[in-house]
Amino acid sequence: MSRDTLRYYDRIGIVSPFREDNRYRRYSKSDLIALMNIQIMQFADFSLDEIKGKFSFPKAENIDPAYCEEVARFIDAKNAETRKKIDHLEKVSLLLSLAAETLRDFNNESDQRLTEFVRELYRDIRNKEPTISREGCDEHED
Amino acid sequence: MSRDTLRYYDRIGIVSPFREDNRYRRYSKSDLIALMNIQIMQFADFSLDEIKGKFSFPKAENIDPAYCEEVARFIDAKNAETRKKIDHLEKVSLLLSLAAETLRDFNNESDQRLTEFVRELYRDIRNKEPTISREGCDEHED
DNA sequence: CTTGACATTGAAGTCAACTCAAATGCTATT
DNA sequence: AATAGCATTTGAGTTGACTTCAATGTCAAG
Repeated sequence: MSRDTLRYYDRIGIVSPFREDNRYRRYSKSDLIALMNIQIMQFADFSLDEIKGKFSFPKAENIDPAYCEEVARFIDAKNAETRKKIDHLEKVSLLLSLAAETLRDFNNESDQRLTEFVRELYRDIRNKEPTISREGCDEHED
Repeated sequence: MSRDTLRYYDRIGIVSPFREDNRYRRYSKSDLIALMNIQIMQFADFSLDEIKGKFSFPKAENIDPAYCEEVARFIDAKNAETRKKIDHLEKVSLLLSLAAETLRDFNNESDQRLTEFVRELYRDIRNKEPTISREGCDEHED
């Protein structure tokens, strides 16, 4: 973590260390723990806003069950989102494999599979068939 | 795709349609195909720069084997990157599951597992143990 | 012929999470 | 005391992929 990042975090109120008489920042142990938590949360794709909103770690001993449950739900939601991203990337990976295969050794079978898969993707991307509507589209073939 | 997006693509030279006498844009069939390809590529996490650089689709019939192999390699690289992202997200998902479990039903076992996993993550994040160095860190507990 | 809904342009704004610059202050070493 | 190397601040710049704005042009309908 760079100096500038720490200053930035201070500015946006995410980790605001103690100030000495000369206004220098002094990071306490709990500040450091907070910063480590932030790194973990960023690893888990939480935004700084989410981190700031849901996890202002004043004391780690905050074991209010209701709050714990709330945070747990939040984490569940993030996890569901993460699973979705994984599904997405699995599809991407399959698409890329198919594309590479088709490029390397072109035959109708792989081309067919690729085409079918892409068609399916379109249904994912927008809930509508990828048919090209002819309306308003003139015949300027290059 | 919004009008503005199309204008943007035109400006950055990604899809530049034919202009009528009144300077209105007119998209040909091949323009539409290019736009569909762009959507697929974006789905697959290619940036517009990558799309522009590697895939300027003037004709789909460009079957130069050397170029195909080059593109295939590019796709392979993207796929490797994608697999890495999936691995990352799998770790994230595990972390989140562990965290939610620990929050819901706190016991030493789940806490231990979470702690161990986080410790491991730190080794991933930076190649260095997450031990808090004491130097320059005063004892401002809160 | 006017109105409304489109089109054109260049330029500026948005978002997140930094990152950098410039002007100035503090501290330790020589 | 001078110097190096940190610290401080406000404010602006970066990135990518748009999005919005303002001023103006074009076109079809009533």
